[in-house]
Parts: sequence; C-alpha cells; structure tokens
Amino acid sequence: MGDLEHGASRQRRLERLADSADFRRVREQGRCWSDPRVVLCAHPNGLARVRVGYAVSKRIGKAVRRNRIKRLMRESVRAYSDLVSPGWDIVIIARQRVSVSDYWEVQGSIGHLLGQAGVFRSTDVAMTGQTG
RNA sequence: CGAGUGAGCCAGGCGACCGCGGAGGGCCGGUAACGGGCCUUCGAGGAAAGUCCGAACUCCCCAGAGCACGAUGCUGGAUAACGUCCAGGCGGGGUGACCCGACGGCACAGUGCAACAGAGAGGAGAUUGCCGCCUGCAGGCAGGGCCCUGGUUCUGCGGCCGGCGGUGAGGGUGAAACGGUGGUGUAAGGGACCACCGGCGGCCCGGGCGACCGGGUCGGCCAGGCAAACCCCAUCGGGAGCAAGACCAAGCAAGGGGCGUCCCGAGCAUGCUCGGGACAGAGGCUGCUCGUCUCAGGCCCCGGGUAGGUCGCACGAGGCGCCGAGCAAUCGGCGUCCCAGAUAGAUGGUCGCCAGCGCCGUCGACGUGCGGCGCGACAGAAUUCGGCUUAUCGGCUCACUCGCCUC
RNA sequence: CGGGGCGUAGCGCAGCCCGGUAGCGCACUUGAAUGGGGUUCAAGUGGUCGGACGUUCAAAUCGUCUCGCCCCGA
Repeated sequence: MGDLEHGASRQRRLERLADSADFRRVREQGRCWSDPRVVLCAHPNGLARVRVGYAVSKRIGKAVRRNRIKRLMRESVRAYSDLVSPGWDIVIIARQRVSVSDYWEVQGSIGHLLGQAGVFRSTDVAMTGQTG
C-alpha cells in the first residue's frame, strides 16, 4: 500500500528472504519450476511486497564462484523487478549448469521461469521485460 | 646472445549507463515509530584461502607446587610473542652466483631394533683358505693285485682328506663386518710394533659474547648404526574461545533429580524440622596428588523457551614519506593520512575504447604495418594483528653467476 | 571457531600401534562335473597402499606438508 501513497515515499519493490522458516515454507508449500540452470519456487506471502531468496549449494563451487552466481541471479531478478506483482515469496536455487553460463543465459532462464510461475502483473508486460 | 641465482613490485587501465553496502549532511511523508529519496565520501587480497603456530582481547575466577601430557631443540640477536625473522657456526649439494638441513643427548642412566643373505649383526664369529704339529689301527690321496666295475687287499705319502692348535690379513655375504697406506716382526698372521694420514678422547695455548675454529701435546685405536624407536636433558605451556562476552526486548519461567554422618538443645505429627558444635565428606579448579574455593544458601543437572536488536566492531604492536642507529632482522625520531565493516552475508551487471599475450590472414613497400579471432590466473573480508604453508596467467625493476661470440 | 574419523584390487574391508612376506570375502578369467544353465570344486589374473618431500639399509606402516570425503560441538 505504501507505494500508492506518494511519489516520494515509494517502498522498496524487492526485499530479501532471510528467514530459514520462510525458505522452508516456500520450498514445501509453494510451486516450483525448473530448467537446466536454475530452480524457481514461488509462494504467496500475504504482504504488499516481493521477497526473493537465493540458494547456491557448496557443491556448485568455491566462495568466489558462489558469490558470482548469486550476483548474476540478483541482477537478473532486478531486471524484472518492475514487472512482478506484489505478494510473492520467491526462492531461486542454482544448479550445476549456471557455473558455465553467462549473465544473459541466467537472465533468460529466470525470466522464462518467472513467466511460467505467473507472478508477472500481466503477460504482455512480461514479454517486453524479457527482451530488455 | 643463451642458461641461471637472489631480492622486490604489479595483479590491466579509462569512460558511459543501470545497481549494492557503510558513514556524514540536508529534504519529503508521518504526532511518532518509521519509510522514501538527494548530495558528499569510503568500499577485498597477496594470498582475504588452509586454519599449522604465536599474541591482543573477553570470560571462567586464581593459575600456587609436583607428576602426567603436549610442543620446541646448534649459537647469538630481533620481537608483545612464536615452531617466525636476521646474522653466524657446523654438515651436505652445485663449475658458480647461491641453495638445503627436526642440527640437544660421551651432561647422566638404561631399554629395544636390524628381514633375507652370511661363519659371524654388538663388546660377534671360524666355513673355506693360510700356517705349525700329529698317529698311520679306522677314514684321505697315489700306485699295484684280486673278484669283477663296485668292492676288497697290499705298499707308499704328509702335497690332497682327517685330528689338535694358531690366525682373522685374503676370497665370499650384506645397507652396515671393530681404521687406511707402507714397513718391522712372524711358522703364518694380527695396532702385536713403527712411520704418515684419517677419526676419537683428555690437557694446554691462541681467536670468538657464543656455537665453534686454529695450533701443540698425551693417550688409545676397545670406542658401529637407528633416538622423525622407547627414553633422558633443557626451555615453554591454566582452560576456553567474538556463536568469547555485555546490555535490551520477547518468550518459557510448569515440573523432576542431586547436595554426609554423629552429638547436644528445642518443637511437634516419634522421625522429621529448626538452631549450635564436631568430624569427615561432597562438588568446582578439563587426568592424578597436595593445595585452594564453596557447602543449607542457593548452586548444579535434566526438562522447557528463545535464537531478534544494540554494543564488542575497527585508531591499530596501523599505513606512507624523510632522517638517524644497526651487517641485518628491527628499533627510534619527525611529518602526514584515516584506509571495508556485511549478517541468507555489500564491493556488481552491460557496453565501448586503449594497452598486454597468443594464433590466423594480408602486402608493389616483411615495417612487426593492417585486419580478424581468442586469452587474461589463483581466488572473496566476517573480532583484530605477527608469521608459516599452500594456490597462482602474465609482466616489470635491481643486483649477481656461468658459457659462447665480437671489439 | 573448535574437535574427530576415513582414503589399500572393480566393490566392502584387514594389515599400520611394535618398519622387511600387501591378505580376506564378493566379483572376473580358465579348467572339471551337466545336453545347456545355476550350484559346487580346483587353479589363476588384478593393487602408483590419495599425492609430495623427508628419516632409515629398507616406508602401506614413522615424521612434515598437501588433496578429497564424512561426522560432531558451540
């Protein structure tokens, strides 16, 4: 509701998902979609904002590589942040293949899965967001 | 020019757009809590890594002693400390610049191990050989005869076999066999003796703070290897770790178990409570002994409940520059700078240009010119420092060594 | 941050303390018995002992460093 009040008091569109219980709820009660690079899970949170969490297993690589993958995923989600409708908790899990993917492949995967999950405000806006 | 040694440094640069975390300052909305946005500024490494050592800091609340246990191990120095660093000694490697070394132990007392081979593996051993002596009955060698191709008998011998003794030099085994060379001596030999050399020990002299080195003299050659085998000696070590620890908020705060005996006095429900005293005991101090602290008041254990916020938390054995002391590690003085603080964890994404390296193509001009493609390592702070170790594409600087060529 | 364990034949494990011969079971190969298969019996192949360096005459074993995997505690 805060983003409708005044232009100067826009709320942050994206928040981080930080609680272990939240992660577990999204994984167990939400729906999941996947492609060879990432797994995406989504679950309604009843709030007026979107929370996104990222999971990169130690099996993917060492600390530098895991940080790099998280940054690519965060940057990809940021590209779609204006298009996601509020009220969702999203968890994105890295698979083995992302370690050999570049940014555009990761963004494509995440955009495609967000579209499959149906968390965009409307479908045509999602398509325009995917190109840019 | 080629090959190499040592020391040190860098870790691509610039720009545009969109983002992230900290600090400071305004602004906007809101009573406030708070939220949003703007400006300025700062924002990973030489190893941030492995967590192998050492400390700071914090708590336990005493750490005092001994044993045990662990670590270290040439000498001197540096340092807050170290298993680190510097200098030196000794030993080893390299033509050399240089590099490597867990390098205490006859300061003292012990124990243990060495497969196989070999005679013998620790104060050992005697097969063969060498040397001396000995009988010729049995056995050895040589020759002859007989039965007949294997025995028997006769003769001879100390060269071969045998017996006794000496010896450990030679051959041989082994990773290792109780000095080496030459000589004297001897029946043959042996440090049995002599000369020189090597090594060991004692004493003396000289140099050095010292490890140790140089020289002399005497003894003796009887003194082996492994202590990353037990062990001994010297030195050091209280334990835990920022999830330490402090505060705030929230929540559970129900219940169970453990905490000696005796004597005296009082109370009553006649075996419990209270008070006093004595004795021991129990528990903590990471194992044990002494020692110390606590013991009727709360403590400990189980169970139960939270895992939110603030501090710790970034001015420090701090970085840089200059000067001085020292061979150096390092230390002192002056000036200057403020230089990451996340917490599902910031420091990123895309694009362009210029340099670097490699490959390919091209040329009236082989110029490293032009064009294209590719590569750009190892790796991400988590309380903070000092080291060590390990990973690492490529490049730069200085000093030095060896070889070849030219002048 | 602290602590512990493992790595040996294709697989699961002994051997390590106290150094000298790497062994067991399954599997694999060959042969015998059967018309064929299973089963059984006999024989056999197969191991850089995770890696590097060191101590030693000699290392799976002892020491140091390192790699990988697994498990605890706060």
